[in-house]
Amino acid sequence: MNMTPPRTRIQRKNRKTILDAALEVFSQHGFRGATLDQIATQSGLSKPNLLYYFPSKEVVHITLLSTLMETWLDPLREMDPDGDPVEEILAYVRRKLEMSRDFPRESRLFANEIVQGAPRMQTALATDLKGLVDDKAVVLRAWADAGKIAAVDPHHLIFSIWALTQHYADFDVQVQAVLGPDRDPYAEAEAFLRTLFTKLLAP
Amino acid sequence: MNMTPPRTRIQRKNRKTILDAALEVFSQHGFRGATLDQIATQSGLSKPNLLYYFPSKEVVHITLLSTLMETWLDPLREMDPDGDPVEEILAYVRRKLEMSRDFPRESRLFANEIVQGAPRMQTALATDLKGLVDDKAVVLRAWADAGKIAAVDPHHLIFSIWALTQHYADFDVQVQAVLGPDRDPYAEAEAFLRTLFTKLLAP
DNA sequence: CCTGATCTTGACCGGATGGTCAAACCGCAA
DNA sequence: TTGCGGTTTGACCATCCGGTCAAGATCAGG
Repeated sequence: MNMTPPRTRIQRKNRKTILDAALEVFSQHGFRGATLDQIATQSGLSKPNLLYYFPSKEVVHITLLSTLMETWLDPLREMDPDGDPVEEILAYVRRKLEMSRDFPRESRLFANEIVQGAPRMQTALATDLKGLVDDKAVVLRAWADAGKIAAVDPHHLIFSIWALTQHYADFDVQVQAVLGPDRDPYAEAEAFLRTLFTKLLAP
Repeated sequence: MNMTPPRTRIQRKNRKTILDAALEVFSQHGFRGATLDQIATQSGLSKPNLLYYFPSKEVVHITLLSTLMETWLDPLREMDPDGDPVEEILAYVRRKLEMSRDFPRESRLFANEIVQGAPRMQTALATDLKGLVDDKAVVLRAWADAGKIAAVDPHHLIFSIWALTQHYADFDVQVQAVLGPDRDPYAEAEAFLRTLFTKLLAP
């Protein structure tokens, strides 16, 4: 059966169901820690049925990663070279933090993969990701050279945005454990990060 | 056999060998992804011999986590309430970054565990970690109230230090992929982070 | 209603994996 | 040499897990 693109209504629905269940399970246990039975149970399908829609566990995982990679990079793509520099960067930070808040599973899926050496993403990192980041680094450097923002290394600026925003999704249990139950991590993080990047970027 | 504390010279040596091999394997593959055979091979011992020194895979893992937790928190403990505030915080950032550079396996071991919900560390996080952080948060708040550093949320300040420094160890492949082979991530990070925190903390 | 294609599943398979055990091995003191 | 802790291991076991398969259920078009 050729699965690209899906033909029938039923195929579209079931593939979507499976990918959602797989996201839940993979993001919680990592590739190796997740089992087909868990994904099958989570999706409400039988294991053989799951393997009717995807040829193997690995293909499910890879499908998830490549599908979500696009979404994941969108906030950075939206950073407009013609906009106001500080505003654009702060907006990027805000969008990225919202993604951590609204899509923590996606964040953890990538975190799991990358912490373990990204065995199934190497090429995507070195091509798509590096390409986009290098592009935006040029923009950031131009802004710095024009005195619109402070002169900071563009790549490390981007790393700092990733690190600070994804931390709240990836290390959620730790954040919760340290802050206790009566606080709102994301609301506080938004204020904190706005302050941090405002101060960092002021020329 | 009672293993606490280890009796003979041979026991101390072998337990150490095993824990080092386990750190290598667990940090690379996570708990579920690591196998006893891998750890046995890595340590140069046979699998049954390994299980002569530790009763189960999980005990090896837990032993690693609790042993390393101490080391991991040391840099924060060293932050001196009586020192110069900005200097103390910058020194903490530097120590933490050095730990990422010199002990990336330890960093990834924790990252793996926490991303997956810290199933074997919950209590340690809520007691040891929260306790220490809350202590230091009091110190930071006092510094802020005294006008020695800018008024930022102490907990999120600590989170930001963790996020920014551990990022270079935990997401090493990504950093390498984006920066390319001809740069020195840690040297650059040290300069970038000094700038960042200097600006953030200036009263 | 009939028929062929699509979808679903219980039963099963082979290999991996955590863990056990009895036997062997080793260094050393009497 | 013998005896005795402490140490090491080959062989083995039960379970888990990714994946297969053949047969049955369901659905859409005529």
